[in-house]
Amino acid sequence: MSPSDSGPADTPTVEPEAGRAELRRAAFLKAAREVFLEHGYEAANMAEIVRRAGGSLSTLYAQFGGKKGLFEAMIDARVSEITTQMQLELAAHAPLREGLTRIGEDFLFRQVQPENLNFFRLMVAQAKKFPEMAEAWSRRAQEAVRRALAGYLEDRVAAGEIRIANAEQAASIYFDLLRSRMQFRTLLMPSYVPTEQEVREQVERAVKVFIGGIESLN
Amino acid sequence: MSPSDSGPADTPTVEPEAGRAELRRAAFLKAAREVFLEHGYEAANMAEIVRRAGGSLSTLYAQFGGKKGLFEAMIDARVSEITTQMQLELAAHAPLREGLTRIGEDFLFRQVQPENLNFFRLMVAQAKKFPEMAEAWSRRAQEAVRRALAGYLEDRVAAGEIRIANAEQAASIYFDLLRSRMQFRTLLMPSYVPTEQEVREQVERAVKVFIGGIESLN
DNA sequence: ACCCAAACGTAACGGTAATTACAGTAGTCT
DNA sequence: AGACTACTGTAATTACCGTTACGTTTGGGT
Repeated sequence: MSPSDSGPADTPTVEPEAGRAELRRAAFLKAAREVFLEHGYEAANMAEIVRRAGGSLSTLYAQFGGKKGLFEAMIDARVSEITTQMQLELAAHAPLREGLTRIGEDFLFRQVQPENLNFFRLMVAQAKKFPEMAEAWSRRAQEAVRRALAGYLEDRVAAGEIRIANAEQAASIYFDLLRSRMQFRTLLMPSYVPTEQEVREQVERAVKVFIGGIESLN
Repeated sequence: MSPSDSGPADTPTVEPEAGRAELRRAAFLKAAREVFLEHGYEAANMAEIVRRAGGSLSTLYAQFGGKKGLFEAMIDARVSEITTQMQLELAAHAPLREGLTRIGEDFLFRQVQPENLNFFRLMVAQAKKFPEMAEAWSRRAQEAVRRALAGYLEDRVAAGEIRIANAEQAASIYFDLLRSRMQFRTLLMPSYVPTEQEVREQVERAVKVFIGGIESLN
């Protein structure tokens, strides 16, 4: 690991050839994400991506094959990091109302980040052209948070705090309550950014309705 | 009004010159809607629109000024017909559970029509480029149904069937419960079309949670 | 029947942007 | 060092598409 001796012969990483190409690739992907998120797929400009990434057009084409390949690689990278990204700060064994509030705020604040909204817009817009991609993305994103919340709810059920027959379904409903209103508005009004207070109020409403109504499903 | 005497001098309509131009215009708008919904704004092709509408490119440019103008006119037309489109078959004085179910199914079946989903996709994708448009559309669509449901809820409150402090807010929450899950999936999985049974089940869940939980807000 | 404006068809213009070709450079491995 | 590979820079190629120009046609009002 010494700076002068970075021989790749005995690197423990799986990749046989790490280093330069990887750096190029990472820079390309980063620039591609920026440009695609800003302008959308069709309006994104390959030259602009190279301008920002700093490599050369030829290398970009050599590595990704073309615009479509670059786009797919960029999405793949994003999908891979989603599981990490979407880790909910779990509320462990906190009481129900407090736990739901914490999880809800954590989730909703993330959700309304401009970067996330732009990503959502891009996926929705390209869902027809890249069906596998949109599906993979939504599935991963959904499942991660749903499982996490379901786990917490099961803990609360075990603690006798609430009666829920189907924790996954209940989790899904809670996220619906959290997300729907703001997602609708933010997707259609890109300039609108909810204030912290709005987010908290939204979470508060969702918690109340959820706790009050979820047992009706049994 | 006799067929042989259709003099425009004494026509009661506001338009001084009705007829040919209007027909052209209507045909253009219809074709434009198809093509824009199929391919999105950027990928839509003016020549393709003319091919489907049957007029000539020159006329199209004379009437709408260009791609942008055509797009805006198409959206405007759609926004105008939304109020009609979104009229909920109101449940009048039906009991709460039955009324919510009827309104919910009516709304949700409409919502998952491919045409509506494609429209939503288009609006989301272009929300940055045409902000006023996306906003006008979502506002109109939202308000129409929200007011209608709020009216019904107020009727039920008056009938003593439920206690709701803020009918508009409650209506909004009900639509969130209805829509969120399916909207998420259908927007990102264009090929997925929910079955009639899935829609009914979704409505049933929403009704249960809503009735059970909405009074918690007071 | 005549006239005018609107509609038509077609082709040309202009610009943009994806993709490829090619000649030169730099890094790495033996 | 030498060779092989990957990277760079730039320019050409190619295709597409929005937009405009222009000469012709047509339909309706007098």
